[in-house]
Amino acid sequence: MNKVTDDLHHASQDCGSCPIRHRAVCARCDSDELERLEEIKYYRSFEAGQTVIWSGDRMDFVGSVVSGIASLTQTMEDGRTQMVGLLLPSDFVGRPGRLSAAYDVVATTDLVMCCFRKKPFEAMMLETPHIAQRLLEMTLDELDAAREWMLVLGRKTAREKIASLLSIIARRDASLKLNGTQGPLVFDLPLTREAMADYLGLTLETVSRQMSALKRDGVIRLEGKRHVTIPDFTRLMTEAGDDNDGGMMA
Amino acid sequence: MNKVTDDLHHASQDCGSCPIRHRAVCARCDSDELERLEEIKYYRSFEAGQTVIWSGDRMDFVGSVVSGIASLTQTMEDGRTQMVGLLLPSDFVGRPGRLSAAYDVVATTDLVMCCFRKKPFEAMMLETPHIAQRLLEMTLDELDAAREWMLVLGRKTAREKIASLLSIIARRDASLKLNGTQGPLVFDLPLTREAMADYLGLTLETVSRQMSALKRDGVIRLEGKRHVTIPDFTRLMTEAGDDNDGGMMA
DNA sequence: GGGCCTCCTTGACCCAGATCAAGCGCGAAT
DNA sequence: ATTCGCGCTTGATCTGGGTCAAGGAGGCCC
Repeated sequence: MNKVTDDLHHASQDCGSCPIRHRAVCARCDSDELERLEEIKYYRSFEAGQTVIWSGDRMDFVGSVVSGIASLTQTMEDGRTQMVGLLLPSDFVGRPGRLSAAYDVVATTDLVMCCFRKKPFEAMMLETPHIAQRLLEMTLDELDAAREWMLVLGRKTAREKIASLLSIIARRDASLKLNGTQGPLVFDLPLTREAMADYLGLTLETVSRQMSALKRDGVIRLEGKRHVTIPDFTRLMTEAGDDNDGGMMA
Repeated sequence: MNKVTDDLHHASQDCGSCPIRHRAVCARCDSDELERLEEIKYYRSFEAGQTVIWSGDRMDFVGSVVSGIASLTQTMEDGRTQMVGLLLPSDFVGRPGRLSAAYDVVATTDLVMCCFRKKPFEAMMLETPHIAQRLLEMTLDELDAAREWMLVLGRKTAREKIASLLSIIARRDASLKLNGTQGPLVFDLPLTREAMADYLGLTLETVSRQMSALKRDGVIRLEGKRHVTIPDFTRLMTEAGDDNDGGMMA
């Protein structure tokens, strides 16, 4: 069983045919809808580094991530880039109504997406209000996440930025694994230092320095470059400058 | 006729009862829906500086701005604040599903809002798919705008940030007035230097300095502190670092 | 094993923008 | 008319993070 097949197998267990989220999250799909969605869906896989969508491309599909990670980035003419969102498994991408994408979508790791051709998907959305409803809620969540990220970009120091990113990834990772948050959190960073820098509005050197500093101060432990252990999540949150509430992702 | 009455008059001309946008924008409301919306709507007015919603407040209404400007801001414990969006006339605020607001909404100028109690509005949304549809599109637009702003916050210089903000306000202002963009654009800044700084992730001193610099370099003209003339919009766009496309607001 | 990637770390220096501080302009209150 | 206060401007100085530069650590292919 190769990688892609394995992913599809995994997908059929976890995500079923629900276009919106894992079945566990979206319990409202009835079998008629699933059948109709089945007819218009297909899978696409990408290698790490491959571009899924160029900004300005005609978007003739919508879909959700089955496995792997993709990033949304905006680029200026002179090459400065800013990552504006992360797509983790179960995240949705694409929009009704507009033809062209506003930003690049790039596979950060090997990636499998579950896609739906746009026209039939839109038609279905008009007939089944709760899909539009669910999509609206997800989009509002992403909007909140994007706005929270604006606070990170606009007002936080480099150290706080790193801590914010780590806490978001850790939280998201923990929720995918359905662990509670008790005990030390352990995960692999899905991003290179450069990608982290692009997300945080920093340079990769600064990311590296601050990671070293957080390690030196015992806020995180690092094995190799990617494997992270967070002994005390509360401590990390304090470092991130959010002493109470948490953030989400897009 | 006092200010508020005048605003309501203006509203009934421009915005009708459409909860979503000005009638000109949303042509899909039929009279049945308008009548039902009429039953659940009410107006609220606020003075400049008043808080419309505290973050964490129970949100028992949704609504749109009739006149005036409000800002969405997030605040850290130590007082650092970041504006994460602007609400201009016709913009919608509030969300189905979630009870508490994620950020403060503060009236920047005197403000009139057209509100709908949440429960009946949600009920109506479930029955009339195209309202949910329209709301979804608007939310996606705001998401795109928020993400574009992330590029501004993360990667642009102070001068570029100021130019970006001015170009957004100018564009938005021009579209409200239904002017074309030919000829010099003239408008009043609806924000103090401090509010601009909060939006741009800068200090008010830097905002002031860069405004002076743009004035000195002939990119803008200033009469008093607020009245701005933009002789050459293309020039402003170049200063902002977006040489081709444009941004939107939330 | 050795060469050669790519990703990461660390150091030295510099500069854009923050911070601290002084003062201006103008409308409102007395 | 004077004073007050707020929003803004401008100057002087400081500093966090950018920039430039020099390696280090795996991983992979020959």
